[in-house]
Amino acid sequence: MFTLAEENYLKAIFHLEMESEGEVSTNAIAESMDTKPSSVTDMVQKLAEKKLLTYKRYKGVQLTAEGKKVAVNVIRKHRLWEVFLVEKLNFQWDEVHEIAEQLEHIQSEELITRLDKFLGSPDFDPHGDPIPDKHGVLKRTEKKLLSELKKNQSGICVSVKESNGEFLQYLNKKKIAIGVKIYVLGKEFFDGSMVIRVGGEQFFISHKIAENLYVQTQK
Amino acid sequence: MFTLAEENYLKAIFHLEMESEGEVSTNAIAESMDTKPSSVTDMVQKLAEKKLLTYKRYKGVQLTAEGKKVAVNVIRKHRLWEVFLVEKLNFQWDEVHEIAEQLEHIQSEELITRLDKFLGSPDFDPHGDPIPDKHGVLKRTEKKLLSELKKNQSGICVSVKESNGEFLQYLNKKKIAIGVKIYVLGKEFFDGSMVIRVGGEQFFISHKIAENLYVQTQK
DNA sequence: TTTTATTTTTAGTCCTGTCTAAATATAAAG
DNA sequence: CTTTATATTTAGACAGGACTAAAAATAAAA
Repeated sequence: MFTLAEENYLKAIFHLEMESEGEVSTNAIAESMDTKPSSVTDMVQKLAEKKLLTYKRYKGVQLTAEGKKVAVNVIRKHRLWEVFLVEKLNFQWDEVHEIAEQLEHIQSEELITRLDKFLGSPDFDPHGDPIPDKHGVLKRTEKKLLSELKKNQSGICVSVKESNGEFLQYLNKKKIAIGVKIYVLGKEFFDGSMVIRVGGEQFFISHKIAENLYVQTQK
Repeated sequence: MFTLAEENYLKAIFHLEMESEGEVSTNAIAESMDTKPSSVTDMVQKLAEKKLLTYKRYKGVQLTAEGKKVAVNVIRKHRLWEVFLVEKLNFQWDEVHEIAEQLEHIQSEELITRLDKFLGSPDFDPHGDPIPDKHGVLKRTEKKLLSELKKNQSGICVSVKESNGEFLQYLNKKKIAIGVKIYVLGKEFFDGSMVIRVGGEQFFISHKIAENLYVQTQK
């Protein structure tokens, strides 16, 4: 269908479009793909020929609906494979990216349909990023502080606000890591402290902790 | 490490070396890979440069130890992925080859180590072909008629001797298919009939049936 | 609004892997 | 032991993707 290089360009451009609205510049693409601007121009012209994006000289590019479809599908595959690697093969969440970069280019609709089912149709990958469904629909998500969640809401840990050794050690001890799902079981009004569940364990955390942890939630 | 094309050539040459002893001819490679002899000559010269095979003009090629190692590793990956596709994703054994052709080129030692473990270190793929271990050691196997097995031996169904509709229907009814493991639980001397186990079921089969079914066994 | 700096594009080259057409070896047949 | 057929190799070309160096636009500064 599409070559490996084409898929990688479309994916990179898609990510850049997410980060900032409007056209994506040649230089931005080159930097994000660790390649030269002249190579980008070449490829971008080919992709424009194929109607996967619109291109105006010196103005940058924008994906067409078709181009987006291809990009999102690659991202879907990438994230599903990451779930497989972590959930089934017990990789750490930070070890899987390179392998998923390869697996995302395997061509077979049926394979992905079955893999998705095998994994229980997950909504998020191990980094907390949402997995598009087979029609390319990306669940809209929002990054908030854990402290902003209400009782009975949940989110996936995606990053920390201020990082310091002791805090990271605390997280480690409590088995809180990127990609881990956190359920808010209860919340006290007067001090903002929470009771949360992480994996099988449930425990108490202070407002100070909850205020230093970013989670991704469905909108 | 090696390119996709290089891996495919080494794999094809390895299979040809298995089929017939001695050097492998340019034309044989071209035919098996559905490419032109001139392309084969080009690639073969590059592989000789890299010491993956020995090449004498007009005489054909032979893999070196290093070349064999690479080829066997690709075959190991191919067969492990086939097991995954059939056992975990519920593909039929005859639907998996194309997908495994792609998956076999994914580069990651660790991935294969873990995949192997996840699958329970299988000895055979769904077609009944043996899976090399991580050191490249291929279990020596032998293809025999089921009727040649003794009590308490087992084999993997790999093909039928004479095919006819009724026989295939019988096999279907009894859930005997390519890749299925058959255990011989008992054997009668006077008529050669057997009691076998296939999956959870155990039942009786006549000598006529046992004589028409090829199984792969460890040597 | 010139001048300068930055971004982007073009032109030409290279490498991989393939092909066709032509040349050369080897094998088979007379 | 020539002639003919077949197998193999070389030479030259091409497509995909990338690069360098130089030219052309655009943006920023004076």
